[in-house]
Amino acid sequence: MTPDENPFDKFLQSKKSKIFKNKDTLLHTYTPERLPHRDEQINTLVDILGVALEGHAPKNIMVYGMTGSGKTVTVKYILKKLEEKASEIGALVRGIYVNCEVVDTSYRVLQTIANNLISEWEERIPPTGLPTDEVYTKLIEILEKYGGIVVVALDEIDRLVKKSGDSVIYMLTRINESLKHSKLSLIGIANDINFIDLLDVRVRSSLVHEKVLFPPYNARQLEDILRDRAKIAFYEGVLEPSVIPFCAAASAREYGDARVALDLLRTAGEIAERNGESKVREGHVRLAIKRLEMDTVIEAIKTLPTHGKAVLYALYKKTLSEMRKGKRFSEIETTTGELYQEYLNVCYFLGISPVTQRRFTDFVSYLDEIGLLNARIASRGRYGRTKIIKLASDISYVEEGLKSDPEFGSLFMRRPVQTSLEKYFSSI
DNA sequence: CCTCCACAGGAAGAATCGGGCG
DNA sequence: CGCCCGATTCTTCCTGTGGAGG
Ligand SMILES: Nc1ncnc2c1ncn2[C@@H]1O[C@H](COP(=O)(O)OP(=O)(O)O)[C@@H](O)[C@H]1O
Repeated sequence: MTPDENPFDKFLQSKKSKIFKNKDTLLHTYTPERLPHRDEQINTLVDILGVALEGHAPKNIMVYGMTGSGKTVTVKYILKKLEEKASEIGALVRGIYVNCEVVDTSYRVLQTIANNLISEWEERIPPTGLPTDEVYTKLIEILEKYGGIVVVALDEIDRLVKKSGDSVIYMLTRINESLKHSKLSLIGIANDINFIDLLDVRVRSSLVHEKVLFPPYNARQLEDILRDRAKIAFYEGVLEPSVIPFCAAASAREYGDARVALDLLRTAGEIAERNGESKVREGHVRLAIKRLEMDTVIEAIKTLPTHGKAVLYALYKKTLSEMRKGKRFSEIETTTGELYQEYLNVCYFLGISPVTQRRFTDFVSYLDEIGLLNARIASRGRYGRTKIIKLASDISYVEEGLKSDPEFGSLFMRRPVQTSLEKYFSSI
């Protein structure tokens, strides 16, 4: 080996992908330079926010759209471009993005906004310890010292309101009345259009001066988004021509969610890579769809309360025993009464006390809502009215999800076989 | 036609949880 | 840290209901 040849080069070379040029550009954290099919929303936002460059406070905006409709990227993009243009022309404008899923209390929202405007570490507001209205007073001071226009985007604002009420929003919509030298404007981002109904009327009228809607993407639009991204994420020619249209169609069929489309493309690439193939094909996308389906089922099961899991386990057990009898999965159904009996058994085995049948039906409805099972009401005349219940997803996904649960995993373990040595010890 | 099965799902209140405050 | 109160969860009791069988 020559002295300038580092043996680790070989290691890195062998790790280097033949498929991905830059995989990170497929993650949700990446903000692309172009946002296809969001020109209309961008223009509207520019029209509303433009006055900030002239030193006026823009109107408050509500942004609506389903998940993956590009709300977050678009708003982040707009804030970045606004700040860029402001510093170019010497205007004092700041854009602050707050993700309310992480920053989910009144205190932390005010704190986050304030700390974004503070450069000195010592002056920063501590993550806890002060009364909320003191943080509010401090924020006013800090804003006055800044003396410009501050645009605050509150992402997942519906979550914040559900968890902590609308008091922060009320405070923030009225903060301009206490400000002389600077102004604050809000951009609220929500998934749920009905979210405004939760708000106090006073908050509603001041928050929703302008509305911007983000409709879900259709298959063609998703294709354009994916094509743009594939150019920087993959090496040229590794994607077979049908891959992108297939990913786009699959995600458009559900909710037109761009995040799902990108996840699908990335996962398909990963699968191809893991199989040591040099091209991504439609078959890889098919596997990726299954993979993501399984992930969502397992994730959904993880967040279920104990009795929710118990109900699901009861349904799993019933389904499995019917399958052992040779019935086809798609034909296996049960009823509320039957499933409740099985649920009682499951609770007995787990040593937990069961809930009443009334409550049980609520769990069934909830599992139906989140798509883990299908339930429909059927009248069977003489034999009463009941819900017909069946598993919604592949039984092996449900099994995986329950197996990985600390409470339910043990139910899958085979009773350990006593070894002859153990027999020997237990006999003496 | 009526009946009555086997529940659905609303209402109200009890029990329990959790998070905010001193 | 404990305590308290409001929110959530769960129970109890209830009325309503589509249709096979009489
Ligand atoms: N028009 C678009 N162009 C490029 N990428 C997009 C576009 N719309 C959405 N995306 C991508 O889709 C993903 C989800 O978008 P996001 O803005 O987080 O959706 P939302 O906030 O509406 O749930 C992000 O990774 C984003 O980069």
